[in-house]
Amino acid sequence: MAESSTRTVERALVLLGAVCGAGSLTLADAAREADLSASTALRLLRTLEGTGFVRRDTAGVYRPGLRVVQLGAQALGHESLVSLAEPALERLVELTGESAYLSVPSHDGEGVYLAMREGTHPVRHASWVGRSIPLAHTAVGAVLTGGPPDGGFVVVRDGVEADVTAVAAPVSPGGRTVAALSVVVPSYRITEAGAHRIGSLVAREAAALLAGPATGAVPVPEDLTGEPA
Amino acid sequence: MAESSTRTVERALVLLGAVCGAGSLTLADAAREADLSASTALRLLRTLEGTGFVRRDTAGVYRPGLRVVQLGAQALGHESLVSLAEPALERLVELTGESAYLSVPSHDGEGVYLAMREGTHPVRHASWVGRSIPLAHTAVGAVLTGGPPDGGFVVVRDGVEADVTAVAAPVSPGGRTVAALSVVVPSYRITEAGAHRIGSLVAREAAALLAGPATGAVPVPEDLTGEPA
DNA sequence: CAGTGGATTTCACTTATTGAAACTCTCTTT
DNA sequence: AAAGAGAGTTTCAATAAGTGAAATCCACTG
Repeated sequence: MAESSTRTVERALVLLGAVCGAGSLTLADAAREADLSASTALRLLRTLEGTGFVRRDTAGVYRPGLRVVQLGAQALGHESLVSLAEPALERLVELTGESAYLSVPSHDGEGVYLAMREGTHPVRHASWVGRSIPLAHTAVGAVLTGGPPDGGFVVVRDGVEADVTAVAAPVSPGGRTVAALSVVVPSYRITEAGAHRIGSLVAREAAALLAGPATGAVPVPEDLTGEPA
Repeated sequence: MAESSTRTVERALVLLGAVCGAGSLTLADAAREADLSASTALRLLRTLEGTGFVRRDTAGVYRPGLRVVQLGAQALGHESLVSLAEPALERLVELTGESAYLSVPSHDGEGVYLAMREGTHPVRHASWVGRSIPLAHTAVGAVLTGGPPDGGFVVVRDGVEADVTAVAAPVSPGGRTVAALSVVVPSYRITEAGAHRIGSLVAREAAALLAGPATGAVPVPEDLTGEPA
């Protein structure tokens, strides 16, 4: 019984994810998405509805419920890493004018933007907190999955997203990488030298992130991987 | 079978709510909170863990997972905030006769009106959804950028727009301000006392926005700012 | 070192979940 | 206008799946 899992719950969570991912889904679409029979999907969605995790609008379409928003906001509030990273993101934007992100590995071989700060250029990269990003062929993925990069940062030009160059550095307190700090720039605007300049900035901020601005008295969140070491 | 509900799923969701509400819980605490046997709680938490809804830190303590943050952010972004706010805006207009707005922070020091409801007075403030508003020297800006205001709301008379008084309150589930609810009144029509009256109304609606009916099974976490006055 | 409390596993019991099928509605097509 | 297609909903018998008490292990603590 190594893999204890509750099928019912898993299915319900898949449905919840489908509804939240799509923004709105009909019963039939949700059932298809989760690969369930209509009756099962209906029952599970009703349970989710009864607990406020989804709601039905006037047309009967399923939408994310306020409970999701509520829990998400609470979870964000408890994320100490986010608040620690905010000043760093702000500095990066100030120094580069480009959008800056904090991301962490998610559970399914992807990453998630946990915090962001938009750049100041009229043409800038734009994304959102909560967005999933692949780890393959991305700068963020390289620093999250690989070892410490040479020079302290990774540059990926036109990786998964066309026309943008991403510069990422690992946040690795005690040698374990728990997050990535990155700056994303429209490729036409950046030279190799410029990428290097930004790289050093990102690497410096990433290194300082959990070293603590004060005298190391700052509580270190060592819990982001979920993988006991 | 009018009330079709899935006990397993309900229990799992209660556990999820408990973990998110507390920020971190041990297995035993979670089981107690959800009134479950340890073995059942363990099984359900494992399922939640496997899907990224909770995670265990190095000490083995359960914490909200990234999936929660992700879905919450998606839900927020997907204009569900707007539909959640619509009834509140309507009530505000009904009670005050003045125009009411929902706004969120946009980028570089601005905000955007996400939803609005025009007042009923012949002379009223008029704006439009999608309009950008500065965050400096505005009531909306004060609640979006500053901490929780004393009394739960902010009044700004003749700020950026001449001749109008704005009353705003933060929507802050879990202590994180994600939006502002505001009422804008022609200044000639409002007294200090009137502004206070409207202020309490706005603050109450803002606080209730994401506190919502929820499950009823989960106690309201103590870190929700802006308690209903 | 005995004792307490948490985490984990096992297992027999049976409860609660399942999905095909039937039925109703509402559009769309012919 | 009748026939058809597809969504939402309900029913119900089969049984797969969840349950929790008890046993085990482990880390502390008095």
